Amino acid sequence: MSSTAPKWPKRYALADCNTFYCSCERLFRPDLRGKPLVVLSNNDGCLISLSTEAKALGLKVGAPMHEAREIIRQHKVAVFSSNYQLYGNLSRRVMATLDEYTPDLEIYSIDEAFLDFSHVPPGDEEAYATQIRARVLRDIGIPVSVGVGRTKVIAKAASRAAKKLGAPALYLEGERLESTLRAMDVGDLWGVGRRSADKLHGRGICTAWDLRQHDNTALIRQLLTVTGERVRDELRGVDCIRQTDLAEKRMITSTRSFGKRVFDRRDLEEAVSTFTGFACEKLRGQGSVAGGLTVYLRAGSSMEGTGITAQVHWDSPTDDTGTVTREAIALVRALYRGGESYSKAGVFLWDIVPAGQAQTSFFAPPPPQASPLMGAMDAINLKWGRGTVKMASCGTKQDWRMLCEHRSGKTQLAWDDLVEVRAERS
DNA sequence: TCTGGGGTCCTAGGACCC
DNA sequence: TCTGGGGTCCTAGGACCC
Repeated sequence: MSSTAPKWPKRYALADCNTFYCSCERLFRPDLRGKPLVVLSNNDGCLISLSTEAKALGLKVGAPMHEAREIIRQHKVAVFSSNYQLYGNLSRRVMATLDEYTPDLEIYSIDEAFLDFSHVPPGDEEAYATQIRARVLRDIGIPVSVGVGRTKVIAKAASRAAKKLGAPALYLEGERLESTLRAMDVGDLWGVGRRSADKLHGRGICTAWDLRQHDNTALIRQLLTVTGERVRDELRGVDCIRQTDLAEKRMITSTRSFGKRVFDRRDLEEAVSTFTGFACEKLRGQGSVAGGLTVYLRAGSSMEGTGITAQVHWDSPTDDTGTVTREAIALVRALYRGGESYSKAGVFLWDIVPAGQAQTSFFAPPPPQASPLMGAMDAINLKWGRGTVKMASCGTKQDWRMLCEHRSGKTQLAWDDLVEVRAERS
């Protein structure tokens, strides 16, 4: 954008993919258009994405699979295990398209992004947003809803309202903003969760509009901390949620539930080694090193059990999988109690800094980092798939691995696996 | 019997210091 | 017999998000 661009008011658009994971699966199964389908969490534990038709049957996001099973069977709902490689691939394509429509794209999650709309002439917001939706739908096949407003909180509310209305796009300001907020429960606002909504309801602040009009700042702070105050101010058109810098994670985690109970220490070591490999790969991917490691084990069942952790901090941060894995295994051995059963494990990397500016200890010898070996490992795994090359301590049997009974077929694992077909009408 | 995984931000309270 | 006030840093836990 040139600096001579007209000074129009700041506006944001939120582009939000509709039931994203379901839409991704449906791309490869056009026969499921208009039919109910659900995507399951890792380990096939609960429902994380539901098509509109599935919601209409009374199924709920987050519901455990064993409670949903009967409805699913009765109505022949199509069921998929989650396939993050596919979703990530399609997400990148959607984001690349959105990027063409704004000088500043802020990717917020796998299926949502904020677009700076300041370059759109006032009055053209909905037309422009509608155009974006049509383009993404045509080129990629994923439906998105676009909400526009003076702040991010309003843009979020607008996209939610657009979905509800079945509209491709919605710009909220003036009277339309007021009537929409009056009809919206305060708990449906971005940043107001269930706990906070309960507190607000107790004080008679029931709708989004009630919160917007509430002048007792001290009370808002007391109930919701500064987070709630910011939501209220955003509703008033004050732009106060700064761009979250998602470029570098300050903490990297990798945790999984097991497919079945684990008793054996060696199995735990394998699992934790595997998660350590994933986490270090992410760490190197963002060009960082970590100074601390926490190992987490869940003893007992996934719901009633208790989590136990142990951590270690080292003087010179590292990104070397071998080094971190040795530490992780030592922590597993410290935590392990024979006779106990475990349902889940994980690793957290923290004290993360960019590799270049890591403060190394004067006394400690520099740890191996960014070695050619790690580079080669990452390159191979990127090309041939995660886990092609890994530490021996990760094991080969991996009995503890999670369930994925409904994974879509191998040919649909990655977009790039697809055969390109051109058809011409004669 | 069965309930995901990966993040961020904020606050209260303890430890410690002068 | 008597026992301040203020600051910083760290950590655990709560709440929220997708």
